[in-house]
Amino acid sequence: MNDTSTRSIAETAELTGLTAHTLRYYERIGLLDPVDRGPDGRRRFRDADLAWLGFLTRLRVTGMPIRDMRKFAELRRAGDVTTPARLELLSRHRDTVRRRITDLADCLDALDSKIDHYRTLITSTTSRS
Amino acid sequence: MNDTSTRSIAETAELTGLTAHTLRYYERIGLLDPVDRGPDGRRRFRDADLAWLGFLTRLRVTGMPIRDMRKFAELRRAGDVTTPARLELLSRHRDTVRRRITDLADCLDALDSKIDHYRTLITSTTSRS
DNA sequence: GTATGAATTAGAGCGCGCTCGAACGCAAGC
DNA sequence: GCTTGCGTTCGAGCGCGCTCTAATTCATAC
Repeated sequence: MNDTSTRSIAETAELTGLTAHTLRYYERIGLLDPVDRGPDGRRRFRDADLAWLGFLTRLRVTGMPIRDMRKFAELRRAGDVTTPARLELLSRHRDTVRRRITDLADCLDALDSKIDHYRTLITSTTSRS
Repeated sequence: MNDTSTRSIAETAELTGLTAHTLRYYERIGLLDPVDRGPDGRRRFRDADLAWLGFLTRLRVTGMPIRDMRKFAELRRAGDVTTPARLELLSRHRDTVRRRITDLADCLDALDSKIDHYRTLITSTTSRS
């Protein structure tokens, strides 16, 4: 198995940062279409699989629940006619992510204030001793 | 029980956005110091409890694991001498949050590209039909 | 005095997203 | 031919952060 255009599960795990276990899990729950198999019955991941995994990873990093990713994968399988639905799903998710970012930024400001406060405490204590 | 300076668990839940269950849970696991009780044995939350809960909520929103919050609570109980340690913990967390925000922003850019791509597809399809 | 409603406790259960274990298959290298 | 290593499947288990149930207590309203 030295086909340069496909990769074993170990190579794919390495490239995607996922574990082999997770890759099988993703296929099992329908996030991945059934992956091609070599003559020995082992999985061979194609470039398209890698690209799709990269996209899934971005969705996951941005906190999309797996059930929504499955919905997206399902739409994709259903073909071009679902493009508007996919756009809709993605747009909603983007809005969620934006809100998440501003929430984080707001909390970060509060954290910074708290940190400044602690620094002040330490500095005044230190100078007094 | 109409003490204006303390609140029942229901009022506290309302004010913090947490449930009464969660408030008891937080106390149980040591995120909250044992809450004062009224003469009837029920919890009475003081202003300081509210402020602390607000802070905890910010830590939670920014994804701090409960075990770290417990660590922080423990340091706080140990008094002023732990100020440097708390500052350290908080500073580390802030760095984590910053990284998280940039990660999200990067993913958001990728999502935006994907969305633009989908929009292009739809527009060209629509104009052709 | 009885019904209602808010609180209490201890402990079980849940949804999520993996993560791991067991038992097995198969091919290559010694 | 036997070990090594990488893969397979099925299904159980786990860590997290709650979330809920059951049984009980107590104060107030009627």
